[in-house]
Amino acid sequence: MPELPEVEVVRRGLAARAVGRTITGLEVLDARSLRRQSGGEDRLRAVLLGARISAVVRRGKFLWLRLADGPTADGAVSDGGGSDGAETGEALMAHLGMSGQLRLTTGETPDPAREASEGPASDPLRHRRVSLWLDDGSRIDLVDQRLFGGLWASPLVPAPDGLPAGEGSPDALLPEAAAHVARDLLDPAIDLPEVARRMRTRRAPVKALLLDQALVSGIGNIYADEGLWAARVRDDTPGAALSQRTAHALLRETAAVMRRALAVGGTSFDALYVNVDGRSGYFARSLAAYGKEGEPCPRCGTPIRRRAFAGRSSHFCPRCQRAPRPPRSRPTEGPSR
DNA sequence: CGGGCCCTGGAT
DNA sequence: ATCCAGGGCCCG
Repeated sequence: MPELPEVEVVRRGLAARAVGRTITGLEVLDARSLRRQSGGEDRLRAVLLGARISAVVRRGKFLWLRLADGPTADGAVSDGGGSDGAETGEALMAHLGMSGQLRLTTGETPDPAREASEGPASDPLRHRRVSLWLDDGSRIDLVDQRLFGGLWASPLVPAPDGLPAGEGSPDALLPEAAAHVARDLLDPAIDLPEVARRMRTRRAPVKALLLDQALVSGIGNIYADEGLWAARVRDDTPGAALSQRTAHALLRETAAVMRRALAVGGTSFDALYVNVDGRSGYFARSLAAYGKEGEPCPRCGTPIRRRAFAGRSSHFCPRCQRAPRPPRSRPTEGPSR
């Protein structure tokens, strides 16, 4: 669920309060959340225990904790030649899937009084799957109703282009597990004209291209619909039918929507997306198309339409989002006119 | 590149 | 009982 703005809200929360802390414990309540961890819980424990969180980094919807050797009781240095605090070379990957949350808690467990009065369904941690215990007694909890998210360790590798790998660290290092993920729309190192050109080499519908994390990352169903609405592009327009100017504008508009969403804490439809303190974002009230079937388009008043698209739903204004025009000729030459 | 699948739970 | 949900990956 959470798309780039929501994951960035979580990243900022963790960066502010977990960096510098040492991981002292790992609690696995549901092993399915470690599905992507080879070697399972034991391997993850070996990577995490005693490690200090040195940075929280994000690329698209993928989040990772950089890990350094923590303080050792006997003062020994575990890494050959490195000083105390050297990077371990492994990152802790986190993906929230559709329903994942990372919460920072002070160690309190469910409130019995609330449970008695409102029932267990009111417990925000009832889908807690994994907890990392930190040296100040607090916890990072992975809460994930649908179990599409998860945690796993992945070795850091150099970013091929030598540029900062993601938001939250200046280093050109990213986890192997995120190496296939393209830069996202809020990444200062992204080359938008180049992404636009690549979109125009593809025949797939433009919405599928926006959702292709290997082309441009961080966009999910909500921001794809909102970006297409803002740029007045119909979801089924083939990439190759876009002018360079329109493709570029679409990317810029989608980035602008995400920036506005980030500024108000992201989009929450329900309790399934919240920040590390359990608070909702406010962007849902600013959506123009997503989830607005039958409601008037904020631009022209025409009812927003919804239809199935690649197994999901797509929302658009049938009037001001132009239907794709049949390709006039080879879309090979540069920008029209 | 579309389709099925991984899951749970709320709404209808 | 059935449908639906904001993601990603593997399959053919």
